[in-house]
Amino acid sequence: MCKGVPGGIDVGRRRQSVTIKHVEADSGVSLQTVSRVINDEPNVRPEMKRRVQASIDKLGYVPSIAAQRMSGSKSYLILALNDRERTIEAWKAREGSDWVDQMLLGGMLKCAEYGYRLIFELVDTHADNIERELNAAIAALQPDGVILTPPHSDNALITGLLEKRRIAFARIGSRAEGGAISLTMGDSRMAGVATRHLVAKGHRRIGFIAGPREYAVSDRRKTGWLEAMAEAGLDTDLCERGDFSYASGEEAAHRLLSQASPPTAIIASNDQMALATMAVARSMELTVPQDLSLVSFDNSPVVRFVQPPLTAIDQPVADTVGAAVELLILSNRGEDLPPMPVVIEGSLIERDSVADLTQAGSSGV
Amino acid sequence: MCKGVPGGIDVGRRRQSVTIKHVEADSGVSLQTVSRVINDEPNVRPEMKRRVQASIDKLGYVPSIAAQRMSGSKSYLILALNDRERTIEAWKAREGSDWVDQMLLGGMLKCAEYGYRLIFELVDTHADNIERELNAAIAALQPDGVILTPPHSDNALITGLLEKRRIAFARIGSRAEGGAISLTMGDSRMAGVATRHLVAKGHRRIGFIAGPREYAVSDRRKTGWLEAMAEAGLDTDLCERGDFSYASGEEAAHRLLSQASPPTAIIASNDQMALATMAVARSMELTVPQDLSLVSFDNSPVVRFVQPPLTAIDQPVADTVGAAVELLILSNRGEDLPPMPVVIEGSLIERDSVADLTQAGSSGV
DNA sequence: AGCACCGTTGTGAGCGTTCACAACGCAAAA
DNA sequence: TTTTGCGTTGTGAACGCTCACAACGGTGCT
Repeated sequence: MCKGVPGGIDVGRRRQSVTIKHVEADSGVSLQTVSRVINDEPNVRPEMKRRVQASIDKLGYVPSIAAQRMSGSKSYLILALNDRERTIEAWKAREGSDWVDQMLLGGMLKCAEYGYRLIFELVDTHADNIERELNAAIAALQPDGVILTPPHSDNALITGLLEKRRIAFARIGSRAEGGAISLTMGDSRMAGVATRHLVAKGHRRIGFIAGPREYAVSDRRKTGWLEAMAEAGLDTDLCERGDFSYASGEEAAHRLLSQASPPTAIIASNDQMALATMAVARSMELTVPQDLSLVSFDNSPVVRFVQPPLTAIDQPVADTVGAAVELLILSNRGEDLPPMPVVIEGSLIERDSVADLTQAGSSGV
Repeated sequence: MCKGVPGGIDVGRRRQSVTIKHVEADSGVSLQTVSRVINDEPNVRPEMKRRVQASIDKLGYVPSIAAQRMSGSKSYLILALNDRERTIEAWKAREGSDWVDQMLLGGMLKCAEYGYRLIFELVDTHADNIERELNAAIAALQPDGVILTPPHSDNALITGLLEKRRIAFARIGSRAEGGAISLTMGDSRMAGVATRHLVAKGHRRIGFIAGPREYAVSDRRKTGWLEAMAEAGLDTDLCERGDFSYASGEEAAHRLLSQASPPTAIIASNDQMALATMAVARSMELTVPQDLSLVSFDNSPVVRFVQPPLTAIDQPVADTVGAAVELLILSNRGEDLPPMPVVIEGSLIERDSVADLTQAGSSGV
């Protein structure tokens, strides 16, 4: 009758307290049927289902992921792969960007909706380590899907490995447009939105601080600016390139602002470079926004608390990662996916760093 | 000879690509010996060890956590348990606190050193959900250790459940001082350091904005201020309580600053309330630090970027979580632990929000 | 020489779950 | 009535690994 169901308290070896066998014994149906109920499979009589479910609830049974994974089912794990060097650097610098938070929470919450779990994982930048570390993570965890963030999104070694293992992956902010799951945040369009916003406020000399070439988003943002400027018939000579760091932002801002005919507004490709630009402006006795308007990309928490609060393009990191999770789960189920890339668009958050030149004369405070 | 080692490519069911059996076949030793090498167990001849290791490296073998966990070994997983409501709220507010980052990275990096993995997990605040969710997480993941953050650190339901299951846990910022693994950040002492810093700069009327009673740290910080003030023979009438939110900081600051004999300096129990205090001061035409000095707790990224940058007590969240991880692993190995609570002390980061009253007269810019 | 002992290696079982497949029962079709 | 078929349930094996225990060989003791 009682088919080897553990009797007393678990001693020594720490084992699962209540297993599928307990449920089997309690509900009086076979192991397999219990499994069917757990996995919500078809062809189970409603009454059986009810009975099993009652036992599960009563005993507080939760299936062991380890055992599930062992017998070839899903692992219900999704890996968020990040570049170790870059992540640790950003973390140590504590410059107020919160994309780790956004990724983690945005991904976790969406995972939770589907009964999945997100695991945040760091992988090295160097080619030989990538293969070893990625293999280790995959073998150890056996995830059902992997989310790739820049610069890993465009790493052929990684995507190759994943393809060989037939693990679904989603790339965020990747260069490649077609093929597998791919998401972007509409960078080019949003750069256009920022530019047109400034044009509408009467700005004509609009400078741009681009990001480093390694990131696909850098060029996309620049393109958006270029196109919007051309559309408005304006000069695109005021462009400098930084590397997303504060220091590089200072240099770029300095070059831009010491021109003979300096910009009245600058769009920076991220918050740090915008903050740096603001500091340079201050050191040159220029007031933001009266003497220089500023729009930045990312909209990390810091930009709300500086004086003046910066107008910024919000990057919907959480939504994007959430969407990636959803696509991965869909793809695992074999359902069809929307055309790629999926774009989750940001929005322009207006604050106080842009002056309205069309209302000239009312300059003072 | 080739004992059932999978021959071709894995078809259909996605199985582990290279298993312990491949290593067994390749190295010519028994399965069990390979296992011994993997787990670094004693009583293996160096030559065997070398041979097995060579095969492992050659084949790129990595043990499957799932299988390891199945057969009763460690899971090499540590759970970081956070309050769902509070975490999501902080995340959505985007007020620039980076403790999620700090916890995650600090914990992950320390875990990586020991071959462990950190999993960030959210658990509800409500009693009935706690039990269900915690049980689910434990049954699914079977972690080797759990890190409890406030307010979960003092939740008897959680600690009880964990004890019953014999899972090691570490509490951070808990009220309870003895017993199991417990860590604090020396809040009381650091509040004293902040207070004495202000006293040394010539301040006599020093206000304090406390945190909510639900958090053990609130009272500890207040105690530190109280003691340091008493030590300096100063009045402790300037104390208000907030709840760590910006809004509550505004109210508290308002009450403090509209006194007949207002403070020349205020210590806020977190950054948000300090930021709020700064805004209130500005609205009352008080300049920081000339008219009001400010010291805050936490030292989150934002406080570096406001004008003036705030002097703050840095909370070593990453180090503390790292230490918790280490203690958990030690405890799992059955090694002895240091006396509890372990305290990881913060430090006073001096920036520009404190005026030196001893150099009176040189007030202007 | 005989014995106990320890370091080293191998063997069989079992962990909790799902897979493939077999077996059952009942309704519709021949 | 017999056949075909499908919905439903159960059975045995397998997943990758570690546990307890057995077996082997050598050393040191009596």
